[in-house]
Amino acid sequence: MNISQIAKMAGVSPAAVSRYLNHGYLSEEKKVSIEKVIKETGYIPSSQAQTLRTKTTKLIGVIIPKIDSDSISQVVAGIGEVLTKQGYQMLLANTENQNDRELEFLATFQQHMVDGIILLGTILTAKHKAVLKALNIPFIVLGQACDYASCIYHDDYLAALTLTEYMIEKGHRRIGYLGVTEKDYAVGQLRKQGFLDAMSRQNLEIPASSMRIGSFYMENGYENTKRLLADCSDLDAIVCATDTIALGAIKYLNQLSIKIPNDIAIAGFGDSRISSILSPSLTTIHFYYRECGSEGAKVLIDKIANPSSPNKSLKYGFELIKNETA
Amino acid sequence: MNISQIAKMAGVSPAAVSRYLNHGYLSEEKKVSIEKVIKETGYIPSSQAQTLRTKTTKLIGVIIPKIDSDSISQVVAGIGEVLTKQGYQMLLANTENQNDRELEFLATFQQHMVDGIILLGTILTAKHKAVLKALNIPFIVLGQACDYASCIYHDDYLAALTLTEYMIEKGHRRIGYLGVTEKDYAVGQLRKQGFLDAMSRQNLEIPASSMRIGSFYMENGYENTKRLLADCSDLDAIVCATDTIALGAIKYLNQLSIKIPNDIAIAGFGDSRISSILSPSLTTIHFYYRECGSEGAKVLIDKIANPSSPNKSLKYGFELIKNETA
DNA sequence: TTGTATGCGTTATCAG
DNA sequence: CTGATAACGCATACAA
Repeated sequence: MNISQIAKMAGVSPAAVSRYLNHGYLSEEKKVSIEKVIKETGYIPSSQAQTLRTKTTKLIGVIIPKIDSDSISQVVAGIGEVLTKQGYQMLLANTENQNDRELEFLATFQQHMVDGIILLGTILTAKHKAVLKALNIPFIVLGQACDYASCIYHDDYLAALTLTEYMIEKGHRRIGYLGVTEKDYAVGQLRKQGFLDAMSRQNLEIPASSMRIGSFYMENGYENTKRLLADCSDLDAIVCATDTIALGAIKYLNQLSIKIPNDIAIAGFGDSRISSILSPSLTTIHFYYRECGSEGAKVLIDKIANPSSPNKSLKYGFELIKNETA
Repeated sequence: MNISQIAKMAGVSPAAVSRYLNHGYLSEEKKVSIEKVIKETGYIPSSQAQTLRTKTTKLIGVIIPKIDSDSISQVVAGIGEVLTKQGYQMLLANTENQNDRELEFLATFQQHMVDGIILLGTILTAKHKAVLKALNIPFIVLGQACDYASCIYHDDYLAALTLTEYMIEKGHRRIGYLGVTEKDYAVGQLRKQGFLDAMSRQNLEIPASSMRIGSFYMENGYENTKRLLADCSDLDAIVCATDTIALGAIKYLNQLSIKIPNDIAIAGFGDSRISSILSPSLTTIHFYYRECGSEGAKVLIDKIANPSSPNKSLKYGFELIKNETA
């Protein structure tokens, strides 16, 4: 079913139907007859053909490193909410933490002529920058500061600083750290730096063996806690770069019947839904993930409507959730 | 950049470039020169124009009720994995539990000419059936049995029966139930029926006030546990239709310092990642969510390749996870 | 093996 | 206000 057939059935020209669908520059009489035919046939215009003419797809490409993650799925939910409301559809690409796949997905996004792109929790390399700029499609970065695009992110540094200071305030002195790769600037570097700075402000020592770097998975929290304690058996607290890692740590400590927080205190980042249900409940940092997603979608849509508008850089605050593990 | 420009730059006809991109019915010499130009320009063919000719988009529409859910995001991960591998892209539509939105999304899927559709965790109404059949696009249902399409689902009934029998075996007798709407056949009806049948086999009473129906959210588990205990203060166990609901129940019991499982035992469904970390760890049912997603994607792709192939109905088993809350 | 011409379904231009 | 027509970028039938 195409526009000409509808036109024929309604006794008008294809152009008239197109006008009905778009501007509506049409006599009432024809409007009625076209409307009737469209209702009867259930006709839906082909977006491909529309794109061919208008160069707009109402498609937004979203790249994420992992979908089954508490924080990321919240961001995606926020994005989706706004996109749907604004008549856009989301093309979701999950790299499963394989950073190099992003460039492939960027190519398919270009092929599908997405109107805009959202990069989420990405490690931004020089290659990314080159490819993205060449793409000539509006894009926005979420969860990471970026100087060549609009971005929305969290105050990872201050959050880590605040959380660590809180731990110290609680009386902990020999605090270990479980982080992630420094290639991830926000989660890998800034959180670690916040931790380090809080410690050194209080002149607390940080032996190299009390810090470990690993993946975003729970297994990492488990395994690296094991190693951490093998090397530094006298730790009285561990700060984990994400809640998921903290869960792994807790799992290991539980298995060894090490009491939390009395023997060892634990803290994470992200305020995942379970943090408050755990017992003891997890001390953590609340970030505004859903808001980050919805605001990001809005900023991108603005950018699409007005491509020459200046880049924005929005930093969300956080909230220290003082629960029971620390 | 389009195919004609590439052709001109390579000193060949547009058709030659098209052939290079597709069949490759081409002399080596031209192949080389075209390849060179494409590499230099970074040319990527427009999928819209291709679709206009070929009627295929390599797009799969996926409808889900909620993305920030442990089980659903796992299914989506499974779907995405296979889709990517097979050169498809995922168009994700999140209804946020507003069932009526599905029909809207179905329309936009049609507009975008998706090659196939995956319906996940959906309440299938007569209207759905009518719309889906009229769509004339291959589709598959996940998480729910369906007699007019291929579907992949879990043995919800036997899982509930087994879980409840296990609870009884553990010595519990006055068991309450927190369920979800019966419109959801798999989660609402089958799990409840499994519970009821296990109880009646042992001639255990189920006063109406010991059962509650609510939403899929944790708040439901919290609030309905409160009401349940107000009405039936002598319960010694509660079976919850999902882990998320169980978490809400646990949260409430913890606040009242009611000991789990000694005072009241708890069980859920889904084996979400945290179930093993909770202490006491959550007794639950493991379903094969990720497999359901990846297998579903495969079945759909087969159906697209061979539309006249018969419908399949695949039921996955489950595993009883005997943890500490029951 | 190659190129020309046509049509996919739509929208925009332009003449009426 | 309306309709004919060209153009969007590509793949394919057909002719060469």
